[in-house]
Amino acid sequence: MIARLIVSGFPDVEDADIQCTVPPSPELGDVSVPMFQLAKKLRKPPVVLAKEVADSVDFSAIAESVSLAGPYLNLILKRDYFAKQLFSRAFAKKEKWGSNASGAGKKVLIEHTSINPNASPHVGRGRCAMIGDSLVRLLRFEDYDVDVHYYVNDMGRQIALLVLMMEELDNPTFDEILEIYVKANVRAEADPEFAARGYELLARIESGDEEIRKRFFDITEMCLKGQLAVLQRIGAQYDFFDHESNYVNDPRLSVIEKALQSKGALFTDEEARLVVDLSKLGYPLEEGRFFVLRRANGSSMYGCRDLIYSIEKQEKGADYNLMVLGEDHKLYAQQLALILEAAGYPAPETIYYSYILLKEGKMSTRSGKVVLLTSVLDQAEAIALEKVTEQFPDLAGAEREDIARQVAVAAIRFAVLRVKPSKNVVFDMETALSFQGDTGPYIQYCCARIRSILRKWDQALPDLSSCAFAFDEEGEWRLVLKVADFPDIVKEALLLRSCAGIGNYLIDLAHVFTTFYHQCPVLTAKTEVQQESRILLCALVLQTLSNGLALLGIETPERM
RNA sequence: GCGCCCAUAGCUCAGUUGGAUAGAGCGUCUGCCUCCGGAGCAGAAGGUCGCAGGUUCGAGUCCUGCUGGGCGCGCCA
Repeated sequence: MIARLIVSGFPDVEDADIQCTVPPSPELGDVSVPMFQLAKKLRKPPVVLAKEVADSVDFSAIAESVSLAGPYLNLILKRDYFAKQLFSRAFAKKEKWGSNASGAGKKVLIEHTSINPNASPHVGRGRCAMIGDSLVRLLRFEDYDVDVHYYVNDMGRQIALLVLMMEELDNPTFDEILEIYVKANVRAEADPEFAARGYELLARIESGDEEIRKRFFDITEMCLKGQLAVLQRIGAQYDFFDHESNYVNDPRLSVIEKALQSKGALFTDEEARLVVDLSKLGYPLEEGRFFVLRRANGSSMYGCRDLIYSIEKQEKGADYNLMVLGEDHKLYAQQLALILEAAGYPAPETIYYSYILLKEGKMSTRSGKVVLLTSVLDQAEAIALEKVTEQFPDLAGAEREDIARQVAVAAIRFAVLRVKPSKNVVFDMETALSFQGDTGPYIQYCCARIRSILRKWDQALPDLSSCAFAFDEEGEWRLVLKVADFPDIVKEALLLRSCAGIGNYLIDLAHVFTTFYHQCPVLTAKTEVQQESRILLCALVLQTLSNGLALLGIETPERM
């Protein structure tokens, strides 16, 4: 809007040349337009240009006043006008307020989580699920048509070892699998014969042994079910489950092999393995130059199956093909991309996240050094339930439990999602179970307070068209300005493929609201105009917070 | 050894495309429940933005080198 006004007065200037920022101090104005970039383009000193713009552009439609601070143009907005625009736009969109609808008509395929079907997921695996799931919610919010895929790694060494262990056990439950898995790995380490039997199973399953295949299927389905039950607790949703075992001996592999051969990138090494030499495809380094497709006994490697799977995903024809991967897969994904591109298939867009570490060091499912997602959730729920029971002893037990569940999910999802995926995080149970300060429950609490006010108001919201929107006090005006940022925050999150910025914005917004809450009485406001304005503002903040939290997969209880 | 990622207050993290005085929370200290919900609020203390150079009107942000941590580097997935 401001940009458009400036553009109209200056030829050769585009909207994109102008960006608005928030002045460092509210006394300077509501919106600030730095002139640096535009000055460069027009080859004028920023300070001179600022004066020129201030003199020649008429901001009176939107701004109370315009002032100059060196190279900055600071505007004080017409509060009632600005608020009316904002409120009517936001209330028209409701659950969609904040969406820029940038994905309308576009299709996205995204794969995430894809845990090996062995043990109960630890918090590190949960990070992938939460990042992926939130991205899905963000994309759908922006009107993309999204299909969520989960790759079930139902083949490979680790499953083979589990299958072997099962021979000696009597129908173990999912909860016992972690222990069995750890034992299997210790045993394979110590007993090469045991490990060899595992590889043998893999070769047999690929040659079509139905009995072995069924044994693999039974164990992986049991594990998958157990894992999904946990993932469901944190709200992760999937549309399709693609089984790795469906991608062995696929005819599409010959397309790839032909392409690699024509580039001289495929060879059989001295130990009879089928190997890709990536240096022939433009890979620049010695380290990571080779990529093994098949073992000497002819059985396929993980990457071989994954190539076919990648092609299948690509063939579904989505506008965007995304996958969320741990940082340990970076080189692997790069290698895969080179091979796919050599065969004429575009590679998926990858989103990486770093590991969650423990104070004692890194987690490892293989060695059993893990903090399980279930254990964090259980503890968080127990603490939340205690608190809710103390506060609302009259609520039905089921309702209290539901609130506790929502609070627990908020605590863990928010703690994980608000930090940038590129950062290693050190998991600390005490911090994860804290509901104070910059946490998910704090934002939920903020929502519960607003709901409480709206319950007490107990009548229809004031009419937008007749409301005068008086926001004279700093506390309420700052809140209006903060809410107005929401669509840009969403846009930026989409661009960065990360919801972390949304989490941090919501914390900010919740803080600004709570300051307002303590400064500006709503139900007992002095004038009717003020009361109506504030009620509407409360409703708008609630809509913004709950829309934002929904993107993070966090619900907002009516009371807590 | 080589490559990628990370380093901001005692701790956990924000910090827009390079822009005005680097911000929150936890912890510490001081106040605040006759007042719309104290899972809260107001305030204080706490910083050579890992180190050293460079680019420029201007660097936490970009470039180079170094240090420390994470990840990876041919029959794991």
